[in-house]
Amino acid sequence: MPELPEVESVKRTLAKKLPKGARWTEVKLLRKNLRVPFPKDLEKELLGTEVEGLERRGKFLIFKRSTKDLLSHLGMSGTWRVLKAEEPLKKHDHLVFGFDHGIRFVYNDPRRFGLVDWGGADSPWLKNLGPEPLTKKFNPEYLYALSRGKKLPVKSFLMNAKVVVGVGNIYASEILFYAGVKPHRKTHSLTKLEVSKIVEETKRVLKVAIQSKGSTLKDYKMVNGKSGSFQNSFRVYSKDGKPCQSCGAKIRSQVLSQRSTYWCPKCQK
DNA sequence: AGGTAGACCTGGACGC
DNA sequence: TGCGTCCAGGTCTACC
Repeated sequence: MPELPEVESVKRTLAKKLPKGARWTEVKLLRKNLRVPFPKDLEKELLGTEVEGLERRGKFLIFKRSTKDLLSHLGMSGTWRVLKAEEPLKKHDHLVFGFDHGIRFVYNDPRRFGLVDWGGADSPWLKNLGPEPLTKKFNPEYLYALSRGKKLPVKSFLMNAKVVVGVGNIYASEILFYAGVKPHRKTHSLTKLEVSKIVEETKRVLKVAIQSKGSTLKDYKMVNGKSGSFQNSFRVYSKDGKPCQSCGAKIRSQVLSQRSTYWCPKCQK
């Protein structure tokens, strides 16, 4: 599911279910690993301790704790859902958390590209991440300076978490459409004005997507099967062959850096 | 050193 | 119906 807006929506939904001071009373592993092994001490560390809150960093969901934080990354197909009482587990349910007020969360992930591991400031998962796109650290001066000398396509640049976190394959195409920049453009060829536009549209598109509770594709759903609706606002993603809503030209698609990529040949230069 | 294929997985959609 | 192929919202690694 998950780019930044989806993870943010999951975080907000789960946070509503977790009252302040909720403690782990159940930690059940249904297998030993996802993309990486579950921490060996997961159950021992969590049981009886308090969740101080839920946060998000890039595409990581963070269970805040007074000692080490717990990270959850959803990979391509990970979902959290709130278990109803007596609801049986499903195929690809890999991890269950139960809390002392009776709520249970289950992590399901068919492809197992997700991960659950300890976090903290020095975590290898977090330490090389670039700025959050919705903060002032992500600004035209920052992005323009980073873009100099880089020959890779701007879409790949924008999807690199060292550059900026949270922008994945869908939102990269959408952002570049609104910015009027072709995804293939070599990053160093961008003008200051174009970089500025990309920064502005990154913030705007992600904000609108969060307001729509993210995008839902195929069967992948948000917490408890709820759907986001931003997919109804896609201008180019998955629209190849359809007329551009701005100019009527046929939306094109091509695999770029091994990811499907969509753009309007007239609106984007 | 920057940039690009390949790897990790399962399942659904599609063509024959 | 079945089988093969391709595709999928991510990101780490190994190689040139």
